[in-house]
Amino acid sequence: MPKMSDVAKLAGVSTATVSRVLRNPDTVTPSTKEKVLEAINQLNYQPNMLARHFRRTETNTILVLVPNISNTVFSEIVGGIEEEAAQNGYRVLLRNTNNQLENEYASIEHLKQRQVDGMIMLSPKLDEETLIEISHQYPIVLATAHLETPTIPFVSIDNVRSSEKATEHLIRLGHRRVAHISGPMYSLISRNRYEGYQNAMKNHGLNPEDKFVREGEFTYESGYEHMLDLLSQKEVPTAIYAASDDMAIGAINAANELGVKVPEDLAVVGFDNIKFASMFNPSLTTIAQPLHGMGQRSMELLLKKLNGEAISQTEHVLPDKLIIRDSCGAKHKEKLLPM
Amino acid sequence: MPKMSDVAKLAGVSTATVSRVLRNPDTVTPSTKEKVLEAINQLNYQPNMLARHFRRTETNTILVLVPNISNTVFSEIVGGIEEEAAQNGYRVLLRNTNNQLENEYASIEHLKQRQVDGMIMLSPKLDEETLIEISHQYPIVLATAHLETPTIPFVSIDNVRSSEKATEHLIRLGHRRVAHISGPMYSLISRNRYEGYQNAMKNHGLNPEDKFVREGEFTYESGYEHMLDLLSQKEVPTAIYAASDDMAIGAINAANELGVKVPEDLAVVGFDNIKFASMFNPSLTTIAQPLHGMGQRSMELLLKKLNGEAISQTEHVLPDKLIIRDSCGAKHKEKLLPM
DNA sequence: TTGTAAGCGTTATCAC
DNA sequence: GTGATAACGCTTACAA
Repeated sequence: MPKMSDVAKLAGVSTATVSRVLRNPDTVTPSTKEKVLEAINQLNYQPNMLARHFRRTETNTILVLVPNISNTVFSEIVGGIEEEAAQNGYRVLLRNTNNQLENEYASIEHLKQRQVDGMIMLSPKLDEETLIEISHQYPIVLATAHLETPTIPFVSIDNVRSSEKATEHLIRLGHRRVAHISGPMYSLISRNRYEGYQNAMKNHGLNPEDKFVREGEFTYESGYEHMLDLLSQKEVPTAIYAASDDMAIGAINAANELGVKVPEDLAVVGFDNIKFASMFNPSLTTIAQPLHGMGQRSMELLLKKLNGEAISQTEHVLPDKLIIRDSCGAKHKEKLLPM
Repeated sequence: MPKMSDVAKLAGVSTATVSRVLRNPDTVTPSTKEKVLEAINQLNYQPNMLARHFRRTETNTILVLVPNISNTVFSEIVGGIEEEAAQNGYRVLLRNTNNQLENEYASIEHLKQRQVDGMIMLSPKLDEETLIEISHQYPIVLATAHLETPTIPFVSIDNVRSSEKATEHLIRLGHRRVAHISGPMYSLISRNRYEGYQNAMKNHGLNPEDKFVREGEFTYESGYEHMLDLLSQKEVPTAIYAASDDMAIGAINAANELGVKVPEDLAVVGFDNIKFASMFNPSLTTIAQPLHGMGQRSMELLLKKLNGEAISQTEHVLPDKLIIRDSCGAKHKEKLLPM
């Protein structure tokens, strides 16, 4: 493999000049630049990135921590990150944490060892204090995460408000016994969504009763189990808002199994707008997050940090959207109740 | 940040010894090892990986080329790769090709510039000749790919045989007008699956007519469109084998829309066993590939290449499985026709 | 067993 | 505008 000194020799210049041609082409006279480029071409020279990274102590690589790469929600965000990164000459290193806290801890080593220039964490499990501490030392950005005290840049939607919308939609369809299957309560997102559910209920003079609330884990199985449970009570909900589409689909299948028809007997609203939400039968009414855009925005923020630019705004709340399909029964109604 | 020389100074040894403690602990006496480890601890020393990589001209990083990270088929394979890689001290760099040939080409640069030690390509689009040429220079492994002349290690299932099984299953349920929605024909996998369909038909004395075959693109939309088309003919199929679950689901929804009931009026078999296959209504009969295992095996093979071990076997065909659920109507039948 | 010292290929700091 | 040269931090012959 030819090295820079080979190019220099062939072009009759010094390595310094070759380096300049590569990195600051304007600081060198056109004629010598010509010669150098010619030599580079002739030798088919490729700069040794390892040497460059070493010398410059930067890698042009960022790390993305993903709770579960097979979850379409995360993989779409990664897609957005990847695109923005590629456009800016950065590569994306991926790490599956499998929802394990220890894997998040372990990933910090990559930053410490300067193996990556920065990190984007999707739905981090680490406590806020630790995150802030990391953030003091390394460039990090959070996505689908929300902080009580936003000192670290993060990208998210307004989970409280979106949950209010989802719940309100069900209430305006005339439902009063609206149940909620939440995500795990250790996650702030889940707590926010739960809060939104409660707000909407109270705002409409309804009492969010404990017997209509279940703590799930965002998974199909947890939605399925909790729905079976909810429907086995004496008083049964007529509508349910699940904090993820996976859970919503689980809930619908559980209802079906008990002969409860969706949306006729049970109205369902989910969250995430996964690819299958529109393919499922009945198609899912759900909250759509701008996943690709969230990935992009996260990378934009990280780029700013990497370039030493000041980030005036750390809280980046993108607009979500309630997508009305069949599972809520809205299409059978003539009109909604007033707000 | 403390460097190796700091550790050496504190421990009262040379950097060479520190290096040895880190990489060949057995070649140094326990007592000095003790001292060095003590110093490392005290300084909270982390080796500078950039320097190490540079010096050793290796990165402990591999590149995975993914046609589409949001596709659960690929993300599950990536999961398997990731796991095996992590266990062996390798990191996984991810690159989305978006099914673009030029992105596959561009990724070779990473290898040339020694930014990664090796590469796993999922469903590569590059022609066999080019792949072989790359393989002569760099360690690569293919997954969900099949070569005519297997000179590069690859991991796959037997797509011809699995398609035969899928088609045969429908035939044994009594269907004679069995249609096929294939993947894009530029892909060998699609051609193999088509071949399997044809084999099964012919083996049972049926004629695989052109009017019952459509070339899709593995996507939901293409399955949907082609099904509408198939059902608009005078003679209509009673069963369909789609080369992907996404297409199968599209086909089912198209049928539903036309009032054709699945499985009563139309039996459907898909391919991939995506997560959603079991959640869909009707649940999908489909071919399951051992995705996680395929990822793992690919990484195992790449590790062998990276370690300079000989790979005696390049063709790694893992077992697939026909998973019988509701969409094919088998559960309504008393028994299948004989083979 | 341990230390010395010469690189690895690039970039940055000086002079010129 | 260009060149000489000293790093960057680690690894590894080779010597002791």
